[in-house]
This record gives sequence, structure tokens and C-alpha cells, in this order.
Amino acid sequence: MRSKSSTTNQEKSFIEQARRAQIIDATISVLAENGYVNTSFAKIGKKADISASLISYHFKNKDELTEAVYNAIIQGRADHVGAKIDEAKTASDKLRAALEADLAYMGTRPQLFQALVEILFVARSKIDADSRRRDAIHAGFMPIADILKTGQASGEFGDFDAFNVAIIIDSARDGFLGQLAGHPEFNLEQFTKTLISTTFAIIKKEQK
Amino acid sequence: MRSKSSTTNQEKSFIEQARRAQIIDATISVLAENGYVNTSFAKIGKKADISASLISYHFKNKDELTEAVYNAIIQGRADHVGAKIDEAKTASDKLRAALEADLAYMGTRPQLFQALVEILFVARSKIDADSRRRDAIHAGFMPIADILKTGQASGEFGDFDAFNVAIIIDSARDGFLGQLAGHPEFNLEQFTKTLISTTFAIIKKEQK
Amino acid sequence: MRSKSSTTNQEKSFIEQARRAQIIDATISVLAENGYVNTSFAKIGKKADISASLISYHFKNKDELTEAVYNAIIQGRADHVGAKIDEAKTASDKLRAALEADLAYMGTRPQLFQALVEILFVARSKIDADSRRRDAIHAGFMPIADILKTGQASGEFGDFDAFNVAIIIDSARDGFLGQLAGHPEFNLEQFTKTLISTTFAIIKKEQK
Amino acid sequence: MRSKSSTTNQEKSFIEQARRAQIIDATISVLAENGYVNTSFAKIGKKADISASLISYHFKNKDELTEAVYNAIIQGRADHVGAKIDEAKTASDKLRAALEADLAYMGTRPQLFQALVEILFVARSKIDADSRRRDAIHAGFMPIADILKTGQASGEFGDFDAFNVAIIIDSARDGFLGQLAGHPEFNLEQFTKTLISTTFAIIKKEQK
DNA sequence: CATGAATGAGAATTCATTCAT
DNA sequence: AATGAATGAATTCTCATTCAT
Repeated sequence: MRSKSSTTNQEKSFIEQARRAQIIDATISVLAENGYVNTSFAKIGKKADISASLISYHFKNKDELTEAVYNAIIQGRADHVGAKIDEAKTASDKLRAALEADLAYMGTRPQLFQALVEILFVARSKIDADSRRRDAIHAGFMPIADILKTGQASGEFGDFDAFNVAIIIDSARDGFLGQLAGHPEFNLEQFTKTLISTTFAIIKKEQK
Repeated sequence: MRSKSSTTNQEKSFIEQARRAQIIDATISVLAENGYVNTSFAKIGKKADISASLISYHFKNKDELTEAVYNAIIQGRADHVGAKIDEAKTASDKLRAALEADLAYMGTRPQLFQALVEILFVARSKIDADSRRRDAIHAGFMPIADILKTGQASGEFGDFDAFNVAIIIDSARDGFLGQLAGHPEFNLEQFTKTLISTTFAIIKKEQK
Repeated sequence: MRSKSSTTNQEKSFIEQARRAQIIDATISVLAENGYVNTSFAKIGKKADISASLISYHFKNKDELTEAVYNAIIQGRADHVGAKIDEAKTASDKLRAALEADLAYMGTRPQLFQALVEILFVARSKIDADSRRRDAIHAGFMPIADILKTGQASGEFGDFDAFNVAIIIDSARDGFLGQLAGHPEFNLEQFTKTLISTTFAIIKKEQK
Repeated sequence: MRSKSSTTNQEKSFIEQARRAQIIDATISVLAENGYVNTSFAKIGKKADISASLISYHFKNKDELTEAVYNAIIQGRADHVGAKIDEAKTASDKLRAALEADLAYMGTRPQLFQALVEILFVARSKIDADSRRRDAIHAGFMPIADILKTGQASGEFGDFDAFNVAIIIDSARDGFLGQLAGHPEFNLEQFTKTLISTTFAIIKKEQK
């Protein structure tokens, strides 16, 4: 359901892999700090303490780098969150796990989400449009929508508009994460509690 | 609480106003279609069928254009949504009105939200990030958070974490709007119903 | 030997003449204040309180305006200085008159010299190169070199390298004028005295 | 009192230094030939047979290039002239040396002075006008005014208005240099002789 | 006569990318 | 594997100039 290691650098040398990882990390920092518009190979190079041309050496072009960063972020997200979902048995537990794990992981790594948002919204054309956007949220692990439907099928949850409720939950979680970096007053733990209790209020008592 | 007409173009000539509006419209389209990164004066000019330098003639620089677009969008949003909120008496009615009006207005103009998002994320550095971003969403009309607190104070709503619930509702609404453009399968009416019923499920029965 | 009124606007209408003069004056101010590089039709128009396009209406192009300004300045200079030279009888008196009159006229109108310098040095290519540069200094009135040669021919002055001494005197006078605007500590009257006494020291006691 | 070699390009690579020098040389030519107004990166690049963007690669911006050119010129001037002044013992010898060396060096490199003048007048606003302009002429070596005062203090020279006489001498020398490029009939050697004999005529026999 | 609107040429500058070393 | 040097495309912006009104 999800892979522990990435899939694209199978045949790459050790140093190649290390460099790519280093560049990706630097890019995430620069992206989070400066925004996509002010992210240049020169800045990334400076951050990683390598020359800008070395980036071109390891990534065919800027789009490929962007995509690699994108993949790295959602891969990490998926690896962490997916594991927790798998461990849980019931749909309720999976749902709770999905929200807790995701908020805990991404909420404590604010740069990741910032970078993700930059790529998704600002550089969106580079990432092959819409098809990817949905993937960004669910890639690699069971999406909220599927958990909801599973719970409804098993009778664990009530009757509600699973499709749109999933959008609501996904958006709520991501909206919070997106604002977290710039808002020291936001309380990650408290929000997690509220989102979960809210979610269960929705799915137990159906409305239409 | 909000102004029906803008205040800055009082002294501009008719043709000037028309051109500015035309350029703003073209910019919104280009922004929505290509993303900020790929939005240039050249592209805007082509879309509006005018020379790129004419844009510089009407707007002192790119920042001024960006700000004008931003203002135009949130002004339109505020004018439409604010009126509906004002008409409603109770907190419940205001809440319902806020969500219905906003989703109806912005949901039928998907480009507006796309463009708004582009500006908001890119303008980060220049436009005082956070304070402005919040303004963007609520500009000119009563924010969800205030409605919730009003309703709690009056005993109309139950006891819940108003601060975070407001984030959830705002994020849900905006998250949907943000994805709407690229997802023909999204159903605006259905989502509106679900978001409202969901919202009332949260605020009537308290949890925490 | 010199003309009281300009020669090019014979057939121009009254208003045309007035406008041209107004534009020329504004240009001199802008030139002196901002330098040629920062002198644009827009700035001149603002200074003259007319539209920039009106300048194009009255002057075929920027070069023509530049030339008109140049001519206006040296014409004024020539009109004032030439009269004084003509009044003087002997070469000595002419020489003294030339220096006194020029320093008095240009020294009390610092903008004129500043503008002249901008045109001559910065926009020099516009003014049809070198041929004009010499004219700038002597246009319209008897040049220092001619006075010197006349004085030598009549035995009034000693034997010296008239050609180069003329360069020295011209350069000294213009060098002072060029620096005057930015140097409040410069004393016009004192310099005039020194330049004249110096000059006569040179031409009476010959060397070489 | 003056440095034989510059201090800023110590850590630059060989090729970097060579390119910068090449670009500076090309800039001087373009400046002298076309004037500042018509000096663009494109023209400099064409003259140096490199791309315009390579100039931006080696110089942060136009101002830095301008300053580098300025420094290169006055450095060369100072290195040549200053040495000669230092070698001379008496004020008379220093004065003669200063004029001879300067006219010999700058007079055989007419482009240098042309370029210098272009920079000096255009840079007005940016480069703190007056203070810098004076520096430009005297940078690195004893100014004429100081030599005159020294000679008066020691009784070597007569009693005259040293301040204004220095202006006269400086202006005479620079005025000649400024016109030299465009005037093939000017005779450098002859002018030098005349300027020196003239100067000594002024400073030996006092007038006032 | 005068203007506002519009344009096209050209400016500096940034940037991803290539290439020889 | 890594870099500095170099380039060309693209960007924003300025400006003289034209033209309809």
C-alpha cells in the first residue's frame, strides 16, 4: 500500500542519492522561507553549499526538481500516516489515526507543508495540473473518503454525504496546517482534538 | 461595514476605469489559468488584446496591479456576502447566509478564488502575510469566528471550541472553492448543503 | 555679429513661439536639476504643466529639443557677452569685458551652465559631435582666441601662444562656472578678479 | 599615498580579473564614443564580443560597473601622476611634474578622460556629486591647490590667490584634455609647454 | 492647440541551463 | 562529480513618439 523507500533512484549511485536528497532538503527550506517565486537554483545552491549548476547536473530541469520535492514530501507524509492507518482496525480508529498522525507529522514540520503549498498552488502548472493535486493529499495511504465509505458500508458510521464530508475534513486539516507556520497562537493539539470530536459529531449523527 | 463602490477610481476617466477593469479581468484569467509564476505582462496583454506596455501605463508596477486585482476580488466577495450577512438576524441565519452566499458567489466564479490564492501565496513576503491573508477571506464582512462567538454568547449555539471550529469551517469552504475549478465532478449545491448541515451538527451539540 | 532674436522661429505663430520658449525653459530646469539621463518628456511636461505629448508636437523629436535648448542658451550668452565686447575698443578692454560679462551672466544663472554641460558632455552625440562643441563656447560673439590674436597683431599684447592661451582662459572660466552651482564657497567676484589679473599677467609678459 | 595595485580583486580568479578588465576597457570605449546616454550593456557586450548578460554576471549592476570603470581610470591616473609628484622635491618641480605627467598620461589616452567626464556628470546624483568629483581629479596624489599653498608657505612662490589659481590651472588642464579627443589640431606637447610657462608666469609675479 | 491613450523599441537584470575543464 | 563561466530567453519597466479626439 505504500513503499518504505522511493522508487525512482533504484539504479542511482550512493553519492547521487545523497546529493539529490541534500538538494531536495535545501529546496524545501528555500521554498518554505522564500516562496516559489523567489526560489532560484542560485539560492538553493547557496543553502546546500553547492554550485547552482550541480543542481542541473542532478535534475534534468526545474520541473523535475519540483516534482522530486513534491514526491519526497508526500512520500514522507504517506509513510508516516499510512503506517498508523494500517495499524488501526476499525474505520473509526483508522479515521482518528489518520487525522492524529497527519497533524502530528506535518504540524511539527511546518516547512514541509509550506513547501507543498508553494508547489501545489504557485507552481501548479509545473506539476502536471489537477490530476496531481488530489494525489498530493492522499498519496500513498488510504484517503479519508475511503475510510468514510468503508465505515458506512460496515454500518460503523451513520448516513451522510461521504464525498463532501471528506472534502470538509481534508480541507479543515490542510487549512489549519497551511496557516500554522505563521500563527504562533495556533494550538496543534487543541485543534487536533477539536477536529476529531467534530468529525465524529458529523459521522455519527447523520444529517443531509 | 462595507462599501458598495470602490473609493480610489473616483477621479479616473471613463476609459481609464474601463481599461483598468479590463486589465484586471485579464489578469484574473491568466492568473487562474497559468499560476502566478507564469503570469507576465506579456501574457496579460495578449489575453486583453493590448500591448504589454499599456499595462504599465495604467498600473505603476506589477505590485500595484496585483493589489488592484486582489482588491477587486475581495471587494466583490465582500459586497455580495456582507449584504446577506447583514440581512440575517440571528446568528444561525447569519452563519447559513455567510456560507450560502460565499459559496454561491465564489463557487460560480471559480477563477476568482484561483487568482486569489495565487496572489495570497505569492504576495506573502510583500503584503504582510498573515494579517492580510485573513483579511482576504473576511474582508468587509463579519467573519465566521465572530458569528460563532456571537451565537454562543446569546446561547443560540452550544459550547464548542469556537476558534478552531471557525478554522474548520473557513478551511472547508475555501478548500472546496480552491479545488472546484479543476474538478468538474464537484457539486456546488450539494457541498453547500453538506457544509451547512455539518456545521449545524457541530455547533448545536457541543463536544470537547 | 550677433542676432538679437533667434533665427529659426520666423514663421511660427505667437503661441507656438511662446510654447517653445516655455518648454525650453522647463527643459533647462529639469536638465540642471536631474541631469540629462533623468530628463524625460514626462518630467519636462510636469515642470511646464503641459502634457508630454505636447512637447512632441512642438519639437520633431528629442534631438531637436535638445538642440533648441542648446541654441537658446548659447544665444542668450552671446547676446549678453557680445554686446559688452562690442562696446569695448581696445583688445585689452574687450578681453576684460568678455570675461567679466560672461562670468557675470552665466555665473548668476547657474542652471544655464549646468544644462549646457549636460547637453555638451552627456548628450554629446545628439548635438552632432565636435563641431558644435567649440561653437558652444564662442557662438555668436568674438572668441577669446580672436581677441588675443587681435591684441597681438596690434602690439597691444606680448608674444605668446595665443591658441593655447585661449584654451586655458576659456577652460578656466568654464571650469569655474561648471563647479559653481555645487560649491557655495566659490566666490564669483573674487574668481573674476583673479582670472583677469592672471590673464593679463600672461599676455603682457610673454614666455615660450 | 597611493597604491600600485588595486585592493578589491585579490580573491578573484584569473579569468574573472581578465574579464572584468576586458569589460571595463570595452565600457571606456563605448562611453568615450557614444556618451553615457548611449552606453548600454548590449553595446558594451558587442564591443567586447560577449553577451550582455555576462556583464551582469561579473558586475552586480550598472552602478557597480560604472564605479569600477571610474576607479580604474583614476587609479591609473593616480599611479602615473602621483609617482612623478613624489619624485620631485621643490614645489616648483612638483607643479611642473604634476602638469607634465598628467597631460602626458591622460593626453595620450583621450578615451580615458572622455569616459571619466561621462561618468562624473552622469553619476552626479548617485555618487555624492561634489566630494567625489574633486576626488576624481586628484585621487591618490597631491592636488594642485596643495602644491601652490606649499610653495607659498615656503616662499618659493609669490603672493596670489592660490585657491582660484588652482581652479584655473586644473580647469585649463582638464578643459584641454576634454577637448583633445575631438580635435586633431590640438597639440599636446605645445599645450603642455604653454600651460607650464603660463602657470609659472602667474605664480612668480604676484597680482591681486 | 492640446491631450490621453496607446505602442514598440530598448533598457537592466534574473535565471535555468550548458559546457569545458 | 563538480564548478565557474557563459549564454539566451524572458521579465518588468521607461520612454519618445503617434494618433484620434
